[in-house]
Amino acid sequence: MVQEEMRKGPWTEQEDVQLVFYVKMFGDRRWDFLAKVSGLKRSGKSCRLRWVNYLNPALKRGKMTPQEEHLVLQLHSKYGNRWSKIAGKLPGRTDNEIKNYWRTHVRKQAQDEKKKNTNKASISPSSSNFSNCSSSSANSPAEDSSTERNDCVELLQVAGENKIYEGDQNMMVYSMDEIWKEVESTEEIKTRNDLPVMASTTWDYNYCPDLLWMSTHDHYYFDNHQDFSFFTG
DNA sequence: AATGAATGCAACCGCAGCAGA
DNA sequence: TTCTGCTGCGGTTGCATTCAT
Repeated sequence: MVQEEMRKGPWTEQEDVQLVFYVKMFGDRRWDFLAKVSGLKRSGKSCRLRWVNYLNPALKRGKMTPQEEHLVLQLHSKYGNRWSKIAGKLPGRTDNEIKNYWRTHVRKQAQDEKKKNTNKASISPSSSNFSNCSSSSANSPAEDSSTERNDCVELLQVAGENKIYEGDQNMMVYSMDEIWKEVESTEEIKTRNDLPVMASTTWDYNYCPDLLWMSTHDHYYFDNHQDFSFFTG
């Protein structure tokens, strides 16, 4: 039997819209099923990943704030590489995002250490912010969700922020309802073969989420100055 | 201005855990 | 109880962009 070939690589705008549409219809579970009924030539896994890491309107965009960075460091020392756990404490951030951030951070740290060591070759290895993190990561303590939440609030307060997330006004996130309304209004999505297929979609969505809904066919353009709600946790 | 290196991020892969048959 | 399929997680890779020379 010839199995239908799965698409891989970057998602196109049309695929995104299609996925959002079907997630609205069937919910963000049953990804295999969703992948099939949507007609997307993607695996359920791939659909889930795209949704979780990118399309989910609850996601924040843009650079991590210093408060978030601080929190990541603290949480990593508590949980180790359990990124999903850490992400759970950072509303609007994904495990992938945090993982990437951490890698970058550790890399920088390593480079700094290297520089230091080349400058002062005789100095013993310093205890970096992270030196104790990995050691404590192996055995995560028993967890009580309410105390964990309090921990996070504390950490953010320590970092100089009193609210979990109301912060950065630039970090706007669309409400799912708004997006879905628009998707609904484009009823025959599956038949929209006239949409241009973008060669790459990864580009500016990161920094300009409204572009997700903007195409040369401004059918998908959302005016972000209208009704979109900010993410308030 | 050109180009090579560094960085950031999206996406894939493999595995483990869980739930339902 | 065992099997099977699905979901979620962590690690890794590859590509696009940015930076430095």
